Amino acid sequence: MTRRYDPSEFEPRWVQVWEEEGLYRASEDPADARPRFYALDMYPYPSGDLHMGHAEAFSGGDVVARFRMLQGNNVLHPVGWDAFGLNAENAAIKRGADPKIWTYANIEQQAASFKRMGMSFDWSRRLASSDPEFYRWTQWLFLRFFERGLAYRKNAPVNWCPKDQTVLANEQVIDGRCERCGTPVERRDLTQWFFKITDYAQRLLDDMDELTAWPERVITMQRNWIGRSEGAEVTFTIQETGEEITIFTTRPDTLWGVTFFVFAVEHPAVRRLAELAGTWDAVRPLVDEVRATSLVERDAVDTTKGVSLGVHAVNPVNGEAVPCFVAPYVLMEYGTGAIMAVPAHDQRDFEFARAHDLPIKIVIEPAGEGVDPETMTEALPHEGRMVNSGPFDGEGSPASIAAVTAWLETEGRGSAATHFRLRDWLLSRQRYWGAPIPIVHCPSCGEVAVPDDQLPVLLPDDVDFQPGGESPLARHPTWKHVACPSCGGEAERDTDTMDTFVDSSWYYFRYCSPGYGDGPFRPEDVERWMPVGQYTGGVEHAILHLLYSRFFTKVLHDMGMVSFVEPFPRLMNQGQVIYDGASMSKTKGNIVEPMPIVERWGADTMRLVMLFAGPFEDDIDWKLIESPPDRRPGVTSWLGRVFTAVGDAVERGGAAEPEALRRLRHRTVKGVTEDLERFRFNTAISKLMVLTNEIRSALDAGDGALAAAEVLVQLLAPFAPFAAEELWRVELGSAASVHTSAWPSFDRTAASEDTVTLVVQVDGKVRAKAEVPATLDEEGALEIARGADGVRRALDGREVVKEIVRAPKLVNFVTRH
RNA sequence: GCCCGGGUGGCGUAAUCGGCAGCCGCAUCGCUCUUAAAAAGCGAGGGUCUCAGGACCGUGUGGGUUCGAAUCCCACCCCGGGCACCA
Repeated sequence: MTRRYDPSEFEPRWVQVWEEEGLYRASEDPADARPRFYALDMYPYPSGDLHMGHAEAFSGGDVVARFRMLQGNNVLHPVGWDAFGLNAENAAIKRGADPKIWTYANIEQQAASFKRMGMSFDWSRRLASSDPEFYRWTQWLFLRFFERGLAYRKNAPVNWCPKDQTVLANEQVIDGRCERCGTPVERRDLTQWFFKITDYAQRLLDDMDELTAWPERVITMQRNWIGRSEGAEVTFTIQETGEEITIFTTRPDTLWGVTFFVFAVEHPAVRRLAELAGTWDAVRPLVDEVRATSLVERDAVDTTKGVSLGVHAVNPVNGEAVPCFVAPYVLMEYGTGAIMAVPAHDQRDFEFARAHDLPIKIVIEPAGEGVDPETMTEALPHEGRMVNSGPFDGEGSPASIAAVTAWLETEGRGSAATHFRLRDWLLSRQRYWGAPIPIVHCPSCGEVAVPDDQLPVLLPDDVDFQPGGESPLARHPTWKHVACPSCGGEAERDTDTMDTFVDSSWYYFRYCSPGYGDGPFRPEDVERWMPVGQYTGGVEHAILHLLYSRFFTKVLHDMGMVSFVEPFPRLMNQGQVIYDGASMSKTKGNIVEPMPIVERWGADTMRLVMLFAGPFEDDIDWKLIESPPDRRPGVTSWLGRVFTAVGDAVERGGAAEPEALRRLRHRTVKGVTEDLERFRFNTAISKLMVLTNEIRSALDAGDGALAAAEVLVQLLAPFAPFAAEELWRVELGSAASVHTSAWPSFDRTAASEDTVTLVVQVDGKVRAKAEVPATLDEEGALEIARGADGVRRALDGREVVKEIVRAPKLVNFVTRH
């Protein structure tokens, strides 16, 4: 008798059996000759239970892991939690909960949900970044960066809420106001820790060659983020003082078009020059205003804003003295904090010049007639023939950039230079729930590293979370007071904690050596498993997490701890799960949760709904694919038909398999294998449905379909692991798991089509079709085409002037009419 | 503004070395079974017209290349994402 499909009966059972059998434990047995494969999912953030985004991402990652396992790999598929972070601390502030208890409770819930979903994790390697035995090594790594000069302190602005007396993360600033109390946020300068990622800017670009299977857009996003610009640094001289000010430009060929000069408000020379020129009273309000503007509001600055400094800068290429200004449109963070302004060829400079009635000088003539600077309404493109440019008159631009740069160098007026948009990574957070920065500030010794044997610097448990004043660690009565590790005198701990991105920059190394006590990981373990075979996660981490992880890996490489320079050569991004065009959120009240679906219809259904909805990398709009709560989802009905079909095929036993089914079986193995290699889960599932339908037809016709049923169950295993296991072990009677069976192979000849459809067109329109042998030659195709009914009719009274023959698939008669 | 994606039935999608547009599903409609419903099963379906053979139209819009275009080229419209005073 065939069985009704009832996942609630067998899914929980297999969760338990798999755990008892240790089915998904990666093997460290040296005798295990299978190739190793590291299937990694971005570790989740434990706020609440799993959401739809997790269901989507981890379903895809699990398919990859299971597919590799079935293909005979020794698979490492670990899981852990990105457990530090602001959510836990906010929960503590809001409901007086302990962040640790809140976090670990969520982790337990997510872990249980993952198990119920049938994720093939190796639970023995589970970790949480808030575990002291994990953050001990986060701190250890920080100290290695510190020793190498890659971690340093400097002044940097933060978002500050004057009412709550606290630092806010950028996400906590909504429309320039504190999300909690609505007070306008201010900018404050604090001394903070940075990682010197800018030292690695060029390598982060160069090593992109090794990212062999990254989505192109992620590479582009990182490239834009790093923002390499080539150009020249040119030194101007302040006429009134003789001091030299260097600027950076990507267009040194426009140097002859400079008509004024602009400083960023933060430029160190501004105050001195303004006081000297007697303009400080006019300059100061602008400087104060910009410095008080919150970081978030600094977008969209008015290009016309700025004040005169009252001094002049001498252009080194022609000796002209041009007026200097201070303006917010020039950034201290990029280039040198001062610019040469070429209003004729730069839109911002143009707008500023118009607003301040400054001259505009064209130095690159566009093709066609001349342009009058008086009547220009926007900056001209900097492409064309150079004019008014001294020795370079008549040269082409931008072709002359290299020549101009070389000339500047020989004249001693400048040099080639490269600048990056990338800035150093600000890693300190004035927050409680993170890894404490293991530094002690000593009045006599300065910044002193906590010795390795005193790690971890543990977070204290008894902390007041209410906002106000300094960060919770700074307010703790005793925690920060320690003896200086160097001189033994009274000293204070650094009270900042690390950005959670520090934890996530190295957690994947730790999976290779769970429990290792002599370092963050055992180098031999990492060499065995890494680089990661396939990394899966959301595109929201396209820049920060992935860039930081690449940076960490390069530093570890330079420390001699790993041999490779890229941790994740292959990356797969899933799309987002949204609802009715908008992201799901509590405030919108449109959250759909995966676990109720798992409870009602089974984990296999939840996985299949996600994977069949569309291409993995595309967003899923749940509104468009959801079925009413009490209606069986389509994929569930399909699993029901699979159960019936497999049961019937077993009952039918060894009856002969029809040739058409045999061929389809091989074609399906080929197709699904190829689809899985390219993460095309939706088309793979579609092919499995086709095979199911064909098996059912064969059985209806009284034929046998046992071989096809077996193949179907195996191919189903990565997508619907429970149903496949139940059918494999119970219906098909195997003692061992389907998940350790060998992925079926296919016969190339059998997988090819034996007949094809010959399409006959007249003037490009289909007039007849015929089933023909795949081996049909041109003559044969023509003969069949000429004889076809619809063709004869369409050709009636027309003269065929050309015959296009693509045997065996197509014949096109072209007529004169 | 610049840089990427994308636009195909009522819906999710499939088909891109140019060669049958709409595979596989969802929803819908009809039928079978049933006292009934559910479940299950079978069947229909891009649009318009139709002497019921078929004809014409159809992959965002308009052009182009080609025997032949969802696919290639040009221009434009719309949607999504990234970057954005980066000198």
